[in-house]
Amino acid sequence: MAEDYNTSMLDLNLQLGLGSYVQNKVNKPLVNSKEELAFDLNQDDKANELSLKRVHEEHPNDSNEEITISTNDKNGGAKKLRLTKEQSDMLEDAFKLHNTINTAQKRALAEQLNLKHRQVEVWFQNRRARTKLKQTEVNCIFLKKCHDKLNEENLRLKKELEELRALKIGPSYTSQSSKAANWTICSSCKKIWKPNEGHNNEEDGVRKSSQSTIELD
DNA sequence: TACGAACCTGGTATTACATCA
DNA sequence: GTTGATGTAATACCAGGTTCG
Repeated sequence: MAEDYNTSMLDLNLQLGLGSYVQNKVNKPLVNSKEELAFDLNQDDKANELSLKRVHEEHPNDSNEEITISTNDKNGGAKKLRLTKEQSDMLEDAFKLHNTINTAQKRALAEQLNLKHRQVEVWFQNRRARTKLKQTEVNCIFLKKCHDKLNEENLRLKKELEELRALKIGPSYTSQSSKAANWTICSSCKKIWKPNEGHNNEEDGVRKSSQSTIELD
């Protein structure tokens, strides 16, 4: 795979000290996030030392609650640290301006916050995911309210329909088709009305009957 | 247990390069 | 030899899901 190829080339660079090779023919950096990960994993012990040192040097007064640094996990994976409040705040500010970040902004922000650009990138990805999740929850609540309201309305209309049917049952009642034919939808006001009871538009001075009209809108 | 940082996977877009008609 | 179309590899980025401290 390309990943293996790139990783092996990086190893080659490290062995030969050919830092300049870490560029491909089109002057694009060859080191991508996965290569960076491979690099970190290879230097795991040293990375732990450096991270601990970095945090303590940068935030000597920070409390332990604010910064947590894990030790090596069993797979030798990267540590997970809590970002400081300052770092989080600045990332939040940047996110408020734009919820995506380009390479230059990412690197600038990373440098400013003393983080790796990959950390900034991941933070923005996670932040977008959290925003979307929140929005989904909000939408869910809204849709549930709509559902409840429509359910309520549906029950009301069903009840009203039953009442209308009860009124309709009598000597003149013959069949379903004749029943349907007795009701008309007014094209102007979109109400269902009984022709034999008469119907007036609101503009006409409207005689409304909640029993004999059904609003469609 | 919830939260969040880091990671993994699969997808898409872009770019450079190679090949072929 | 030049040119345009096409395929391929590499890279970057993202969303969605998962792991783990």
